[in-house]
Amino acid sequence: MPELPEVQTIVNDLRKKIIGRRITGFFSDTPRIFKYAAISKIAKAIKGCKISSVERRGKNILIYLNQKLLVIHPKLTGRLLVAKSEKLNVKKDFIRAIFYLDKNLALAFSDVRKFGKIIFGDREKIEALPDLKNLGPDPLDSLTVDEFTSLISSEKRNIKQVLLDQEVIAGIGNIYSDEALWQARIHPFTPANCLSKNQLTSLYQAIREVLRKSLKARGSSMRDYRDTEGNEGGYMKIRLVYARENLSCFRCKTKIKRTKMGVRSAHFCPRCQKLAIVP
DNA sequence: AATTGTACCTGTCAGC
DNA sequence: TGCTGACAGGTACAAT
Repeated sequence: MPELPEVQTIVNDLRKKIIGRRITGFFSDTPRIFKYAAISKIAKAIKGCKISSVERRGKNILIYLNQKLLVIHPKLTGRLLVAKSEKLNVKKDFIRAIFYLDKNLALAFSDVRKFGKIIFGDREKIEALPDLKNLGPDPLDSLTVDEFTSLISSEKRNIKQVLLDQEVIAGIGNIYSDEALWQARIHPFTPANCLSKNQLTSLYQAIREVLRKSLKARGSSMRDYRDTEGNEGGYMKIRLVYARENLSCFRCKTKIKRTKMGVRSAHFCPRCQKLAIVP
């Protein structure tokens, strides 16, 4: 579920709650979510580590433990909860891993569908892994409109697929690609290399506006997303087009359409997001 | 090499 | 009420 705004919300909260805490113990009964290293190894190496900082790369949460690094990717249904240890209910809350902290706190990874991914190891080794190294630039960071244009305009795939490709730009997912394309009045199936300079500029601005707006609302809770307290985000209440099939477009009142794009669905207004005719 | 399809897993909800 | 099928924030990898 989480895309950039949801992951950034988690990261912001974690910074307030767990920086400076020491890891005192570790539990997991779901080996499949750990990539590159086994549970037993992690349990041994992570004990005693102190949390020095928390960062985001794309949709990954990076928890720095001095020379070690813990990376968590929530995929569709992953949640990070910070709570008193005794408040955790492993079965009921689908908790797959617990990092016990000092002061009787715990950082728990909950994940109904077990798609989530956790990586732990030496900082430099983890940072060099393709999981992080292959990610494109962050759309809210220092990405300029010119950089954005050169990344996008060389792609012949359709623009929605390109926006979803984390190696082009990291952090946009199915909700915010639809939201930004609606705002920029671009049809999701437009080949990226057919977009005009003006369209690319609008899209760049739309992406940044939509992501900032959602961040302000603490993200989207379409279904499973929760923040570290277990609270929902508010963006679904102010969304523009995502999950509005058959409702009327906020600009022109035309019925919003939903179309399959592979396994994902794309929502758009067939009137104000006309598919440009390819010459 | 690039693109498309499928697998991973579980809960919820609409329709019959 | 119960069953079946569609669908869900995302990759990761196999097949073409």
